[in-house]
Amino acid sequence: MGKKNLSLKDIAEKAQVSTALVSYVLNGREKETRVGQEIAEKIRQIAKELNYQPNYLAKSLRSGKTFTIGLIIADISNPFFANIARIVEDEAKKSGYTVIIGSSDENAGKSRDLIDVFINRQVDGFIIVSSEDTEDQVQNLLDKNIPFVLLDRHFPALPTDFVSLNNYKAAYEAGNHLIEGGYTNVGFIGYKSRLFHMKERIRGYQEALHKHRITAPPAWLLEVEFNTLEEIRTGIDKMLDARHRVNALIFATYRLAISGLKYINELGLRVPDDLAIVSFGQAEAFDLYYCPITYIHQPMDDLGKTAVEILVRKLQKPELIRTQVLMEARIVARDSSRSRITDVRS
Amino acid sequence: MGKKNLSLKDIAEKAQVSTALVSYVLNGREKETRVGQEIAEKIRQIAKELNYQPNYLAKSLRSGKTFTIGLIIADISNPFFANIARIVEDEAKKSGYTVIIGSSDENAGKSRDLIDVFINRQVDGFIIVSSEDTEDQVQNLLDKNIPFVLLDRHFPALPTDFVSLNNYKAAYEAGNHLIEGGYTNVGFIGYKSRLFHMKERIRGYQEALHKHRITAPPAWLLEVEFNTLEEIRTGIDKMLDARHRVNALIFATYRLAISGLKYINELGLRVPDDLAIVSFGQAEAFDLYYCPITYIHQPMDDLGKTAVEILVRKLQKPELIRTQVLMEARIVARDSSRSRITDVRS
DNA sequence: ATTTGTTATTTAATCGATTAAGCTTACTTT
DNA sequence: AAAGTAAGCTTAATCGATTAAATAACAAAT
Repeated sequence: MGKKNLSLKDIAEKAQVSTALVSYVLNGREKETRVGQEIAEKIRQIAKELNYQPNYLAKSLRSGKTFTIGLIIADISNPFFANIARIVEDEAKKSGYTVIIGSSDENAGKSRDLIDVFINRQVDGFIIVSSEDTEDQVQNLLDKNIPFVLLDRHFPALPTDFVSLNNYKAAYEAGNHLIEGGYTNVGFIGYKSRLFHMKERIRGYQEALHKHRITAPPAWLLEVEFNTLEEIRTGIDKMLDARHRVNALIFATYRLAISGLKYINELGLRVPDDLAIVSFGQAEAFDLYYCPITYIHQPMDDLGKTAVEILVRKLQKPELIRTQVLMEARIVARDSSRSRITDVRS
Repeated sequence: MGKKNLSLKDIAEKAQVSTALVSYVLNGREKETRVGQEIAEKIRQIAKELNYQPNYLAKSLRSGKTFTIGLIIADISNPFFANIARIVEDEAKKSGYTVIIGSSDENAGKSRDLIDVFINRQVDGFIIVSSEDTEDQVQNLLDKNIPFVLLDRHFPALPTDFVSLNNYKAAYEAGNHLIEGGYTNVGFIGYKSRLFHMKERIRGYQEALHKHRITAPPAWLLEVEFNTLEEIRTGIDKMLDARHRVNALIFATYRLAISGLKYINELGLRVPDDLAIVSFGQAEAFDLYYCPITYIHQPMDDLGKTAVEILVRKLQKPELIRTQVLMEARIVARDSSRSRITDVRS
């Protein structure tokens, strides 16, 4: 890097004082440490002239604080998470923190590695979007008393700080929205996952059906292992062949929706006449679709900012009590779920 | 963080030797520094038992190397860049480097700040997707002899390492593809930018027209200031009202394409019969569109990996000569630009 | 018995910033 | 004049790892 790295010592020499004075002045502690007026001014002057930048490494080594946050997200190739990453980064910068980002790619092993690497890099704390089967890792952080906040996904059994969505309610409202719009046969496509947020989405969907006394045949609920066109195809085929054919579909993620819609296009089905659609998450593709897709808007901004706030507060006062936030998602209703009932009325 | 941070000293005490020996052994320098066999084994044993992790800060402070790469991208909310970020991160990890990411949001000021922050954080080098008006910043890095590689965008006048696309050729081929498919009136929508890659795309488009002796009225080329629906609207309106109405459009970025397609939908124009489309970049939305969009595939993987390779090589051997790579993009032809001529033939 | 040589290990400086403790002056107070 | 105290500064230890230089212990050579 730059040739001669300017240090406190250089300033001290130029000002003919010890490094201690320089340190005091540049850290604004001149009053309490009784540094002389003129000397202080001189030091500040020289520091400005030479454009002195303190060495973070030395500072951190001494203080034990790196002002770095480790952000572990489940999949950075997913725009939802990429956006969250950006928000976290921006927000952290406001408080003087740098963020290092790692993507666990929904893989517990990678997640573990990342946590190790980041601890080794002396991050002050973590923000984590957990992958499946990482409950033990989170427990471990708790045990070691390492500050962290879970983001978007959390483990209800663990006493952690977190910021998530009220997924149950969001899914419930999605179901409700469709049913009250006259679509009584609502299917759901999600992941087969042990993660709480996914289970909650499914539970919310089921509760909506239950509330309206609709009995769903098993085929209406599809839990795919992976987001492959094959799994989606056979799943949707079953829904359409079922004793009661579905006339609406809820997708648990926008990527599932995109796969699903591709197949629906292939089948030549029209949205929403043949099949109404609601999806979690927002995507550019939803706007461009011939029939704009109704989606459940997730407040990424709030999620990201709040996570940073909680973590930063915690880093400053580690003794603080746990903060657990469940945010509300809102449905953005568009053509893909337009009511059949108002059609009749009008 | 963890209570008592285990250090070399602890191991030294437990093994009843000085820290020097421990350092030698754990850095695999026991042969050259002639450490006794049994002692060496003992040290390794104890280190493993205590799960010793060296302190990066101390190491870095001493060595002046942080094994950290600063990645500055133009806009992390753009999936293209987000994906590149991920690739860079993965690739860097393979060589033992951690990546810290910053988004300049296409803003020269933010870019400058980020570079400062990262230098301050003692990154070993940079990978940069430059924003407009940052040529001076890049020149500055050159002057200070700070290792860096430009990615996806570069400044032809500066003697830097870079990995970019042959944008001229890609645009030329896009134009060619359309014209040879029977669409003689090809419009182009790009940004009004001083950045080389954008200029090259425009030049390639114009060259394709020129080669086929097509004279384009000014309205065919739209250079928007920002990607707003208003600008796109008036621009496309003009193209359609022009003396020679366009029957095909090239978009310089996928986001411009999405805005454009929205308006084309509004107008009720059908793709490709009323208007053929080719766009730079790949997007999920292109697959989902009723008529899959022809796009210019950018080899993100290669771009990202190569940038890391070049930088890492440079960090290891700073005296190395400049590496400048221009990669080829390939057209993925789909329905949105299907040939009119083959239609006739069949 | 002294020198030379080898091998094995320790000492101490270093990277850069922080900070408790110590040391001079100069000025009050009795 | 002696003692106290405040102001203004310096010294030196510290964070943890690295490494040149010094040292010790012992064998071989003179």
